[in-house]
Amino acid sequence: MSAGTTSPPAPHDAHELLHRTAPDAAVEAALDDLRAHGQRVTQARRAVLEVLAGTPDHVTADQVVALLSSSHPQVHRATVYRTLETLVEFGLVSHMHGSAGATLYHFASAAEGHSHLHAHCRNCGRVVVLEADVLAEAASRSADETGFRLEPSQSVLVGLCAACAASVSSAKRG
Amino acid sequence: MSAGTTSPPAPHDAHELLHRTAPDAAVEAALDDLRAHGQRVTQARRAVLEVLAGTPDHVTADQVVALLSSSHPQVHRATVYRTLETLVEFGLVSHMHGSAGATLYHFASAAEGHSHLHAHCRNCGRVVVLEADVLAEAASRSADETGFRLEPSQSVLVGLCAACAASVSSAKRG
DNA sequence: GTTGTTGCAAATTGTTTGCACTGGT
DNA sequence: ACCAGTGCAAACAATTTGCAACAAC
Repeated sequence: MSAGTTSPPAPHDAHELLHRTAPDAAVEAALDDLRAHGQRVTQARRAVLEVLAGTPDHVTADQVVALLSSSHPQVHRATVYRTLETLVEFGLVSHMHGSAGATLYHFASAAEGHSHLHAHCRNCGRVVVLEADVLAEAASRSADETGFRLEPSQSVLVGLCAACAASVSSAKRG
Repeated sequence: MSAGTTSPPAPHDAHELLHRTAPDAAVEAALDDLRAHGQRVTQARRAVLEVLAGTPDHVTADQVVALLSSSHPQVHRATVYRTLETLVEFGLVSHMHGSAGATLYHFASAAEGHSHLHAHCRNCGRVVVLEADVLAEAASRSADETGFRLEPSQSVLVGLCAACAASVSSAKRG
């Protein structure tokens, strides 16, 4: 079941219903995983995971706080940061550092063994998810030429998404 | 807060002797380029360019301020930021956003047409420069599969440098 | 009950901005 | 002389930290 390889570049089509597993189940699995590692399952952690599991997009810590403020107003900003750090540490959430501003987080279902990588549109800021193996050749070349062991899932590719590439090139023609 | 160096870039015995041109000449060329674009050649801009041209490493804005504080103490931090922004805008300096902390800048000799890309070691923070074409195949695959037009020179690959890959595999650290 | 977690506010870090002034052309 | 560019301090945004109260085990 390949999840959507890309987030929709078009802002008008926001209905993304591609979640193969129910978010709740994924959250429970993540919490289980957390507990298996000797971590406590707290209200804040569950809440943060629920938010992330319920959002197809990549969100900032601040956005998590905002989304939480309606359902769980007592969860503090600092707690969100600490929780996200913990979740990332156990691989339940992955994060990426955009070219500007805040770090972006998103739910990483532990069941999926295959990792993906992030491409960041420098024009509209949208994050496009690519298969990790687009960097396979780059990884071997890098290791070969410089000894640098590239980790695709940690890397952020920068460029223009399809929509922006089109609009920029048309704008250039003037 | 003194101008003490926060964390100096990890000293390494790398064999990076890529600078064939005298830094001075490169700086003059860059300033020429700047002037050609209707920009003024100021003391601050020359100073910043000299620092960057004289450093093989990637440095933060703050490190530039620190390096400048000895020779040009009057150049203010804000000016450094504005200057770097300008220099990046005209392609005389390139910048990268590391996985954490501050933006890293380095001199981009305008004479060299070929662009390179940055690989960031997540362990020691060292920046390794790779040839841009290690991402050539990734770029075409990305464009092909998702329409995302990848710009190698803007992208930051993350992983482990040769030294860290060796030490991490031998001694696992939390 | 013990200890990991949280909530809070305040500190830190990295970067930007408004404004008066100065230096480059 | 004119205006882009600078110096300054203060705003700003993102994130972190110390500590007391608290909830999960």
